[in-house]
Amino acid sequence: MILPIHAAIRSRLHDTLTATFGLAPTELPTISLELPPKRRLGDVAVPVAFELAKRLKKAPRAIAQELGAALGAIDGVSRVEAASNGYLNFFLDRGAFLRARLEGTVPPLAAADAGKVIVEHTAINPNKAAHIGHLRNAALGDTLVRLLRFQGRTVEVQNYIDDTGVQVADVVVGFREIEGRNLADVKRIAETTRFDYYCWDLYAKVGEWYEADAANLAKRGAAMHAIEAGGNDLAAMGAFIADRIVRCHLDTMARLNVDYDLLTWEGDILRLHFWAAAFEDLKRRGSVFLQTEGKLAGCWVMPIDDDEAPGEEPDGEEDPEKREKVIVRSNGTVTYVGKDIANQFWKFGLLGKDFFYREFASQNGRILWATTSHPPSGGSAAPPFGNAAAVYNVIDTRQAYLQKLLKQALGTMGFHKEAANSTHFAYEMVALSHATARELGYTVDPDGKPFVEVSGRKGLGVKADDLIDRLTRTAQAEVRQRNPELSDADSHRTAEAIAVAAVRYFLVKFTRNKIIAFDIDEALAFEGETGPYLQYAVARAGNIFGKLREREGLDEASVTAALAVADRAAIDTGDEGDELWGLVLEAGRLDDVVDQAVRSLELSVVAKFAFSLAQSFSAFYHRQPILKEERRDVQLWRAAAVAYVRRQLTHTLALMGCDVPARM
RNA sequence: GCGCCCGUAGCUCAGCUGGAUAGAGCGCCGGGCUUCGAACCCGUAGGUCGGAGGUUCGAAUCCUCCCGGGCGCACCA
Repeated sequence: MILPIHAAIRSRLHDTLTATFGLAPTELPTISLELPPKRRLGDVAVPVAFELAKRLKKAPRAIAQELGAALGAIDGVSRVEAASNGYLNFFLDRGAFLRARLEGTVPPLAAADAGKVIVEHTAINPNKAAHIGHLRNAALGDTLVRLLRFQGRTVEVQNYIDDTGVQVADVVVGFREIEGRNLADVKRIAETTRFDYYCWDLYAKVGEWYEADAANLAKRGAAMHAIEAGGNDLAAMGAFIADRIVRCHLDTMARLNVDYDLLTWEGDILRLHFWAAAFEDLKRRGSVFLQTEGKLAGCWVMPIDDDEAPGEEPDGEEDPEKREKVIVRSNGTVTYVGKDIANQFWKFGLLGKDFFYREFASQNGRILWATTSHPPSGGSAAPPFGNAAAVYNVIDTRQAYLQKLLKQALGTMGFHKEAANSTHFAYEMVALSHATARELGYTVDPDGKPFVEVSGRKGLGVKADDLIDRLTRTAQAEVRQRNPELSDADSHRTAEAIAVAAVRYFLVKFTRNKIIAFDIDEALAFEGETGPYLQYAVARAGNIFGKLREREGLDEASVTAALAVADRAAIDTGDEGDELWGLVLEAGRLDDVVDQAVRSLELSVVAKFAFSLAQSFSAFYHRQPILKEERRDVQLWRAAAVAYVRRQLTHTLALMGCDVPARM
């Protein structure tokens, strides 16, 4: 890990600039640390001399030279060099760096635990099977959780379940009105079919049914009212459907190593009157008011204050300064925004109310909790939920406007700290490539959009489980071919791990504001920049160590111990030494990469880091043999590099929710 | 109309808060399995970084304008 060295360099630069250059601490430029493009140039580069050139009226090169000379010795740094162009370059003590990391004697930077972080992700409407778009959300959300935990943060993972919305109501309408089913029928269907797939098709049928006759829409309204009111057949059917579909989603996500701490049910927010509590506060603070005139008369609205707010509808003639968002409709029902405001207040512990909790399921031996409206009658006590210091809501960018309102509501209530710590983790949607849409049986207009939008309403999309199944089948064929001695069970287990890595890597390798035009053939690839490529590199590293143990009785511990007296030329000198060291330094950057990813919420940097490290490693072991190497000291340093890379790469894959099979 | 996002090699994309010769995967072409497993490695070709101005010692990166594409802007969620 590199950050402790960064901290030491930064601190020394800070001291030297104030002491020797006489700069006041307040006028110090921000010191950024970079990675020089070539090892020959150095291991850490500092461009601070460029910043100071104007202020000190000296050439960057001269400043860099003076600064370098005044620094003095820094632990872990072997020498400092001012480059001719003005960069100040630091060369690390290569052998000490690798030894300390293999020995585990590098103390991690004190992770200031700034309180609990809540990450909400997945939040799929519980009325149909999960599709590829939902997977992007879950993959990003789960990876964010793992990165935050890596940094030492306490994280609570929540999955919001909208059990009282239109989408569940639509499936209820489908069962009742189109198929003429009662609750017992639906239960039987759930037992005898792939229920989430069944509902997927039914939901699409309901859409067509509404389109065929607009009068049918009245059934939706009726179903929604019934579900909200509770205590009737439709509500019971809706509750059953939501429960069963959520369990299907959990099974799908478990296949991808995604799990949760708490399921937050929207129905509980309603029944426990969370909204009423939030509403009183909002009214008291004047954050919302009852509109008495215009087209919004009779609605409780929230003024949209900032100048960046989206404008009126095209036909609107009103003053653009006076935009208002409806929070409570004129019929007295609360909108989605209202419910979400209440939920957000609760997440920060600002509501003065709490849910009751029940055990919902078990994930790898851990209890998954769910909210409930009534005190449970026994069972183990739930851990404390909510009361977070920071909240990340992982939802796609199309909801940016609403997320902004959420933040604004916190701000106008005077909760400025919470507003600042309220983060919308936005990402672009997943669409389908023309080829894949065609493969799914849809006619594509070649002159239309460059991609085809996924639509649950139309039943257009790649179902998550279908994709995983297909990847697993393809992977198992490859595994069998390469490892005929493996049992079916073993090759299947391996194939599953490969499938997970393929999907998850594919979903995080793109920057978040890039629309993914999902192409099934592209996602099915196991070569090049893919998850399986990374796993393969680690498997090879493991294999090298396996053979080393077999043939020479060397394991990681004995290699590490032997380094103490080994000649360092293999890591310190020559092109081969530079390559070996470059690999080790790259592997050491994981902590820096994680920091960058979390700061920028750009998780693709973790994926890119993993790929580039695997690439460097593959090239390395092709060029510098380990087992065949006869010079003992050279062999030791190479083996040590393999051990460290394997460890770091395994860790990086785990951060993306991927396991590494021993053979593949 | 207003807001946000995208435009870099044939295709799909990286390029970190401006910095050292613009990179990768796929595809194309050509090499490498009597081997630490070829899901790999090595090499060739391929780019007016959408366009025009501006700021700067320095711009793919920052600012302005323009062009092309996407998304959002409901008493839906």
